[in-house]
Amino acid sequence: MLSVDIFSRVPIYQQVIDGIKDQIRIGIYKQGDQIPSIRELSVGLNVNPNTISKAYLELERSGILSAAIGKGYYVTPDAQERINRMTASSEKETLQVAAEKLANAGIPEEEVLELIRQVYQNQTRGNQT
Amino acid sequence: MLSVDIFSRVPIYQQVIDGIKDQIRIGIYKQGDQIPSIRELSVGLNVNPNTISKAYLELERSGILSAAIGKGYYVTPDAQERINRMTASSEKETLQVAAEKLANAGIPEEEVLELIRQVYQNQTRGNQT
Amino acid sequence: MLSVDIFSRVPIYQQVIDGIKDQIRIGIYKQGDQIPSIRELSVGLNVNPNTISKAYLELERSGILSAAIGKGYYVTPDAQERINRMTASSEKETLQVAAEKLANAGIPEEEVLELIRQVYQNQTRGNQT
Amino acid sequence: MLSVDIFSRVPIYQQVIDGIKDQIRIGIYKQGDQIPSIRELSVGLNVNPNTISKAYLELERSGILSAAIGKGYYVTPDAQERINRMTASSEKETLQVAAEKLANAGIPEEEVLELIRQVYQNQTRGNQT
DNA sequence: GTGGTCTAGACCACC
DNA sequence: GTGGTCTAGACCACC
Repeated sequence: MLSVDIFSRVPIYQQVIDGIKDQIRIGIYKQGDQIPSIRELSVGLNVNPNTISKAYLELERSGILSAAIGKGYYVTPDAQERINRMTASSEKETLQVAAEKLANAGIPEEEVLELIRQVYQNQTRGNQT
Repeated sequence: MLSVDIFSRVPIYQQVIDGIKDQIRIGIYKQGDQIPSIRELSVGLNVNPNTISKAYLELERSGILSAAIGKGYYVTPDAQERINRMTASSEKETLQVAAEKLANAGIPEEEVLELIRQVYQNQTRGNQT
Repeated sequence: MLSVDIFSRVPIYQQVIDGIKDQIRIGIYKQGDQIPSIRELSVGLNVNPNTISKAYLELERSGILSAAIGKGYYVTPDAQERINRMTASSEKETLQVAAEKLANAGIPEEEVLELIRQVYQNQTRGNQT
Repeated sequence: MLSVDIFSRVPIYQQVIDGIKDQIRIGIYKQGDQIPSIRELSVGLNVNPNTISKAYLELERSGILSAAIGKGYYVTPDAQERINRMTASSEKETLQVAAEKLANAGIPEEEVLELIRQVYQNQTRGNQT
């Protein structure tokens, strides 16, 4: 389910971070669930264990995973909420900066609003499927 | 006016590219104008000349600057138009991706539309100044 | 009463050691008392029996428990005294090191002394309850 | 000046973190200073570059260092203040916990206070030298 | 030169 | 089995 593109410019450990977050967001892993061990995912994705470890450590620092040494990594109780909160704040920032640049480039407000509406329409369809 | 942050994750040569583009967009440099020499900017920004050169070459490849060998770099006639076109297409992409993630994180459409409207309102005020 | 946190950085066997010591200190187990069997505690805490065994062996080595083979573990006559002696010497060391670092960080002596006084005040209240 | 004990139970990267913090606290490195490069310190301490890198990344996350990619690591403007603040809060916690355990073990308040006073006396002498 | 990423693999404590 | 630390060394973009 989780996959990795070794030719991408986004680092593998970041792809793993994003992938795990996505799987928690979608509900594949729920709070309290144990996720695949470092070694398991390492062989599954054909990626060095150190790289997986780096991703898991970062997710632990973000409060999304907890490590039980000798037992494995577990999804924290508030993982889903944290992910949504973190995503919202960082993507709002990105969206605003992009909108400013579009405004500066002379793109009319209505065109940008329409772009947003289309995204949300497609999103709704996607969720209905 | 142009400045550089050595601690930023965006490479210095990219910061220079963005800075020059901004100055052309704002009208500080107009078509046909000569921009600061590599040496000048290198000293002014305390940046390695090779780094400035890399930025200027990239801007030349984009058709925003043209090099007069031995005389310096000049703003092309269609620089402003090119900049706006390039910005529009890349920032639309960025904006859409951000909007999708916000939709996934449960942010309602109206909240995102409102964000856009605020950006455009501030933008208008800013331009009036 | 005794509990264990699998996400703590302090190893589970150490948490068990500390927990048993605390229960003896408080008087829940007195000299000569039999403590829960390895199997019992293992089930109660949802911890691997080997881990409990490791803790009990360590407590036996410290002279706090004695094993009656086939019959279980018992609190030694001088358990309480040993615990207090061991705690005193190791915590004095910890306290001194912490005080040195606080001095280095510029925390005034009086502030640290006050901290100690507060701890002892709360302690007294706690014991009266 | 900075040194590392490979037989210590405290991880090498943690020793490096503590060592750099100490050097900043003492004033060997001041705000804005560049610290030794990863490779430099790696050969100097005979430690793998990855281990040094781990320490520097952690110090960056704590706001004590900033990385300028391609240039090196620099001490942040508020490094000293952060170090003192972080030390104070964590060591106060340690000190309180130790004091509680000493109180529980029956060590009289006056004995603990005296311990603190001695630490501060030695500290003063040390600073006078 | 600098830091960032990644591999391959060892060894450890812990469960 | 699990995660944590560390080595040795490669390759990359960037300065």
